[in-house]
Amino acid sequence: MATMQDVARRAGVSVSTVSYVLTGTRPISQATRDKVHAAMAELDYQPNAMARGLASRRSRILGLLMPMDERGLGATETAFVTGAAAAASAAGYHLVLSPIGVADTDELRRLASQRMLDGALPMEVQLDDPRVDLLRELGVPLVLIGRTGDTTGLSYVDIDFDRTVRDAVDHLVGLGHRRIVYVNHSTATIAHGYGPALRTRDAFVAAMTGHGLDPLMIAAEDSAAGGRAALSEAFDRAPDLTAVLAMNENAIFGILGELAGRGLSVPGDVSVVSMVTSPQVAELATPALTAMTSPGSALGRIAVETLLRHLDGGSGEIHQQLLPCVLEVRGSSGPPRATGGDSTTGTGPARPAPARTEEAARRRAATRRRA
Amino acid sequence: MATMQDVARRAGVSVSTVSYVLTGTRPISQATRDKVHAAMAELDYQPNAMARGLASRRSRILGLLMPMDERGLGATETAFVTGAAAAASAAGYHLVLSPIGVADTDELRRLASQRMLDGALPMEVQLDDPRVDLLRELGVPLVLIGRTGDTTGLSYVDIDFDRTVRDAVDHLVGLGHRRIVYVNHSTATIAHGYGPALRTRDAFVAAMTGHGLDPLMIAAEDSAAGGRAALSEAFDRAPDLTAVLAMNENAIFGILGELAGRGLSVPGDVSVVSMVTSPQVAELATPALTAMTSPGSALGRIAVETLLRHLDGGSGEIHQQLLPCVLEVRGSSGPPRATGGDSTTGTGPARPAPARTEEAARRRAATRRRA
DNA sequence: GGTGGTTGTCGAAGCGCTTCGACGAAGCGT
DNA sequence: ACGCTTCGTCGAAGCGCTTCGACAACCACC
Repeated sequence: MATMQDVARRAGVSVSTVSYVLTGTRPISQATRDKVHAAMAELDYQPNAMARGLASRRSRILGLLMPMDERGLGATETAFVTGAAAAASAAGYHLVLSPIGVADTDELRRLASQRMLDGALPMEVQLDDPRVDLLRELGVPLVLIGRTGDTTGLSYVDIDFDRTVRDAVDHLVGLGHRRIVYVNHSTATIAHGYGPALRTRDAFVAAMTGHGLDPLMIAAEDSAAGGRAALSEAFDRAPDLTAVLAMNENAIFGILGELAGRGLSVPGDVSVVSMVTSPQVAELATPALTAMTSPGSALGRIAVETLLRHLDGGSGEIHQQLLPCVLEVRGSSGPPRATGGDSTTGTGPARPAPARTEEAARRRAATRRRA
Repeated sequence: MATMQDVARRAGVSVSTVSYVLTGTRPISQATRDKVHAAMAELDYQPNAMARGLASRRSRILGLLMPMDERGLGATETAFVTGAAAAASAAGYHLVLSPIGVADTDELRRLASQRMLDGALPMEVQLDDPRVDLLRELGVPLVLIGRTGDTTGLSYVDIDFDRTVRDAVDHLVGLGHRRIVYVNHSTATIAHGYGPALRTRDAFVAAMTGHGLDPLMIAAEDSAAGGRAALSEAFDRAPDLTAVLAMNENAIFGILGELAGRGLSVPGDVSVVSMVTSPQVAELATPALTAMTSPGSALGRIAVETLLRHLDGGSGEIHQQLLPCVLEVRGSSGPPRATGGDSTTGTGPARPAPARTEEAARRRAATRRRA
């Protein structure tokens, strides 16, 4: 393993000159620079990260704080991670993913106190997030992925849920739908203060009332069964519904299964639009789901770039940015069956015979891949 | 930020003594140790990772090389990661996840050459994996998660596919099934040398012929549509099949959907067993899937412990370990309808009317959660 | 009461890099 | 021709830790 000494000797310059070539902190003549680069290439020199980190007091490591629950990671998160990693790599930084739970402040404290992290990117930020408090206390620069309740003085990037919900509702209303039900996450999740669930709920109410429509929201457990139950509840409360807007990706296939079980076609009888969904998942359904595609990769890139700006320019400006999911119309949305106003579409044409229904109960799905 | 100097001064000892207390490399009297610990606590001292790394030439960082495709991470991988992280943390190491693609050797070279990694754990190892070659070349200790084609001199942990397949087949044969079809990954994946697909294929042939049965394997694209197509092909080639063993988790819900679409009940008409599947995913189906549960967390823990042993004890013994998935019987498997030998169960009782079939085509699902 | 081995502690020399101050050599205006 | 400012480079002082050799002090043992 060649050291900077070796490079300096070989290039016939001092170590400090090599260092300046590497970091660009002082002007170096082209001739010298070439000599140094040649020497580095010949020796296959790679700077020692630890030495550099010790001397410069910067590790060049960015921590992506990623709580890993038992569910795994979806395509959105994955896109986010790869986007962030690419941006970090391009800037000569390393992006390390830390599978640290939201409440696991001990491990985070270790990481941060040992000066191992130049900055942090907490993912899946909660409205009240202990990690954020800890990082601020320790003086670690951070950019949130998501938003805490109070974001004063904090930079963040997040999905623009208001805009996303509005666009989705506009799409459905534009098609002629009047009776739209919003399937959110579970009441427990909402009560727990999960930002996206709360924000989309409010945005849905705003969007619907803006159109002079009644906002009907149903909470659903994060499972296929939850989706089925939610759809049943929806039909109980609004027999004339013609469209479902679903935030809950785990429930979406339960919803589709239940619709099929009731003998209702999509989008013939009921249109379905899925929120914050990747193309990959949307294509799994038949027909493919009209969905609001999350800007995962861009979000990751922007988050890293923002964080790097904080590291360089002192504290710098705080930067708060929202990106909307973009509507991608696929096969699951279309004009409502009864184009009129408040006509009653009913619970479905010629309800299938009991036997069929029972079978239909098996036609479900929703998973999160592999196992 | 307190340094070791501060601690030494406060405890009235030298820095080296403090260091010995910390690392345990030399005996220190109980009295001195107590003084030092007290001083550390008072100052809220945390050793500087960079300085320690530079001086000791060990970063105490383990790299989990995790290729991130667009699909995200399943529950099995997640369990693996958390198991590994817990084991690393317990040993005072950090586990960093690197979203490095299998072919992205440049980034890996950077990470490794900069002496940032004490050891590496490549995940989703391919039969011929450039990362493994590179790491060996660079002299970075490693433990594979999975297996390359030639594993001489390499430590690894992996799923015991032979045993897993055999147990699954035994379960079905024990129930009375004779005509069992194995739904594997796609032919492209198999041709690409994806270890699990190859190993399970061979294991399936062995297990079936061991029972004097005909091993019928169908390849399926990793999607719901692939699962449906595979099932159709299966019925074409073996109209009398009574059980499906599926390795392809992305296709499983397509398989279930297609079965339902044909009016076949599970497990009444056809039993379904899913391989390498987490309980969470298995429970999403109705009935819940009988599955071979992957030992994700244990695998992660063992991998880290093995790697740490390599770091401590010089090169140490190589360690190759296989863990089987354990059978968890749920609702999707049962005795075959026609218990006799080679009776023809047919393509399903009273094939549903065309209209229904068309509707049924919409009753699918399979996703990988979120988006 | 020497000899020899532990045991516990210290001082100092780095680990490989960054960065500060210094300094000769140009380049400039006047 | 004079000082004055860049420009380009060097030497040296650390960054905060580990680790080696040294060395007292103590124990034992014949």
